Amino acid sequence: MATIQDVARQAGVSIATVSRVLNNSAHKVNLETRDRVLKTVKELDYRPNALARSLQLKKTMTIGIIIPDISNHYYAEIVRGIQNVADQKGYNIILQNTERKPDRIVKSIYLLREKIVDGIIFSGGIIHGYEPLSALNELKDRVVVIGRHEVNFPAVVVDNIGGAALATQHLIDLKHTRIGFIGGPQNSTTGIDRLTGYKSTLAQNGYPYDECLVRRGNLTPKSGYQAAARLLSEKDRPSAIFAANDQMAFGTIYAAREMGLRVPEDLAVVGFDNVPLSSYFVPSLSTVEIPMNSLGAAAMDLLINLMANHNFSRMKWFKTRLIARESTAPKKN
Amino acid sequence: MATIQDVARQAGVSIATVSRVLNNSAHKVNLETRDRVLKTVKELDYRPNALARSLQLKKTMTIGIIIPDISNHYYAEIVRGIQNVADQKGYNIILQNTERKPDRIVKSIYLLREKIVDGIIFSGGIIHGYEPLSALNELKDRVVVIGRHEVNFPAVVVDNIGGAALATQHLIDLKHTRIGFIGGPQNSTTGIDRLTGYKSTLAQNGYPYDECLVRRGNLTPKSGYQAAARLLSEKDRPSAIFAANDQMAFGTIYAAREMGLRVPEDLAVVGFDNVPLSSYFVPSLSTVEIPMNSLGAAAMDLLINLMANHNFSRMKWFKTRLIARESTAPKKN
DNA sequence: ATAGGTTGGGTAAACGTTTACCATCATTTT
DNA sequence: AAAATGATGGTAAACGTTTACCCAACCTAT
Repeated sequence: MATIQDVARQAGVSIATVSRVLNNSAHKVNLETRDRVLKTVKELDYRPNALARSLQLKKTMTIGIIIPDISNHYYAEIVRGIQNVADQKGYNIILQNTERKPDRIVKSIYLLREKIVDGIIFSGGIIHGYEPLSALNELKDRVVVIGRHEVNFPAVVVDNIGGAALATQHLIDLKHTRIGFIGGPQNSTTGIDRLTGYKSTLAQNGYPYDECLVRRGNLTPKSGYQAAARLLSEKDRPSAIFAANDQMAFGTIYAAREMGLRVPEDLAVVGFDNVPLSSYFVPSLSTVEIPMNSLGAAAMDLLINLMANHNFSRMKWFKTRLIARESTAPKKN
Repeated sequence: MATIQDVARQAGVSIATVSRVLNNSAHKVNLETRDRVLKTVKELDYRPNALARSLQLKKTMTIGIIIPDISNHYYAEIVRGIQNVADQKGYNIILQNTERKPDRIVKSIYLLREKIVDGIIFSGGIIHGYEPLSALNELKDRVVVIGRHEVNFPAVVVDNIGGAALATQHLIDLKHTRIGFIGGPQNSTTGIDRLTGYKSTLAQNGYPYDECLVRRGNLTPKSGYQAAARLLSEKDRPSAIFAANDQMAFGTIYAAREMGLRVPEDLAVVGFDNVPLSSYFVPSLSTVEIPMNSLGAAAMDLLINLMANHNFSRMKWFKTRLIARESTAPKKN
């Protein structure tokens, strides 16, 4: 591949001149020379070596993203949101998929640090004060987290508690008294918050919190199916289930049908995330919408701002919205 | 951040020695000195600057992935497959999401070239001989494509034609005579191949190919819903529909139900991809399984081999498998 | 004792950029 | 006419590594 040397030689100028032309330097260069350089660049199909450039400038125009699971629609959308604004601003991204494994999280952080990313967006899905996160400290001032992690970085946060409250209240309003909950992984703040919202709404309405009505899944339809199957075979089964994400809600509906229960007549179901499929499931799924794409975009905006100014608004909150569909259609009288 | 200079100074050795220790160089270094260096490295939390290292070695241990849509489960799984083996072999990845836009594809290729990736895995979802792909030529010998693109690179390919044939034949075996098809974007080889498999199977069984039975979607549930709605409101509506991916099949089932048709009694439906949800949809979806994860892994293996040896097996094929579920349950007699 | 190896370590070039600094002319200004 | 200014372009240092090459000291076998 051609280097700046090659261009300089062929155009009969010094490498400094070539560099000046290519970077629209304030240092003037004769129009004629300029054209000659540009022509040569085109001829040789020259593209600057970003490695050398970054080494010199101490800036890579690359940011790292750390997420648990790219095949989860929730994270996929976040990444899209990030990439959209990254593209616009000339940044590109290195993606790290951790599968929630602590060693992979740490490895990712170190890797990104070595690769000299300008900044990192971390959406870990892990518990507060989690040890591995300390590896991020070296990068202070260049890290944005998505979701609530009790670490001292600027953050973009979804009101998961409020969203879960919305869902739970919705079921209560429909006169359900025994409401089951299928949560996510126990070490994820998202999971914890959604459980919190569920609990506190029960309390607010004067309902007891019954451990027997709570199960945990790993966010897949299968785990939702399994949890629901257990929940529904209890002697005093719930008349409604709130699942911590849509995928598990789908599994729940499947389980209900398998047991001969009709949704929503015999069992009301609410999910969380509003994945594109939720409105086309049979029956369509009531759920809580999160503006995931905006979430990613906001994180990237925040990061860019942070890297440029080093002063920033510490947090940006995103509200959720309940979308009622067939899976919680009111009982006909 | 500490540099190799800092370590050398503090350990009282030259940078050459530090480098030797860190790279387990064949050039021997005294055990005592070695320990001293290692201790200093730990103290300073030194990590080599990958930029400088790569510049020197002309090797970045980074590969680029170009895909159309990360939020599509199909591609998400491919990425996971790639990342798994990449992790094992010490490579990391830069992800480019093109959304099938030609300008973004070209931009991505140039970007990756500048960033000096060691290799590229391209899964474009675009038509044969497509112009922008010529930008990849500069990277000859370091590119693997996923899917059939008529370009001269080693490839990992899924037998989409065979898979579509499997699905179509399945419906024919169930005595369906009017079988609808909902295809994908017209400029994707995947879409073209699945249509080809459908057509040729019809022909083999002596059925006519009826344009009226073919619609196109963009792989989302919504587009499947819309296409199916049109298809099912024709005067002589099909008794079965084969959708080019599961998402559109879901939309199809929703449309059928909305029109008062039961699945599978009034309409049989087959999808393609076997996304995790397909077995938990209501009714569960018959579909064609692709080993997506293995596909990604194979692509990465191929690329690593390619970069190391420059000789390679030009293609690796993956077979598909039909999974019959409720959405095509045979009519009860 | 001496040639020849082995061990351990340092020096400096190279990777491909950007840019501070200097040099040369031509043009203005006083 | 001397001096200052502006336009244009080159030289070389610097970014942080790796490694070829050189060198010193010590062994070992004649």
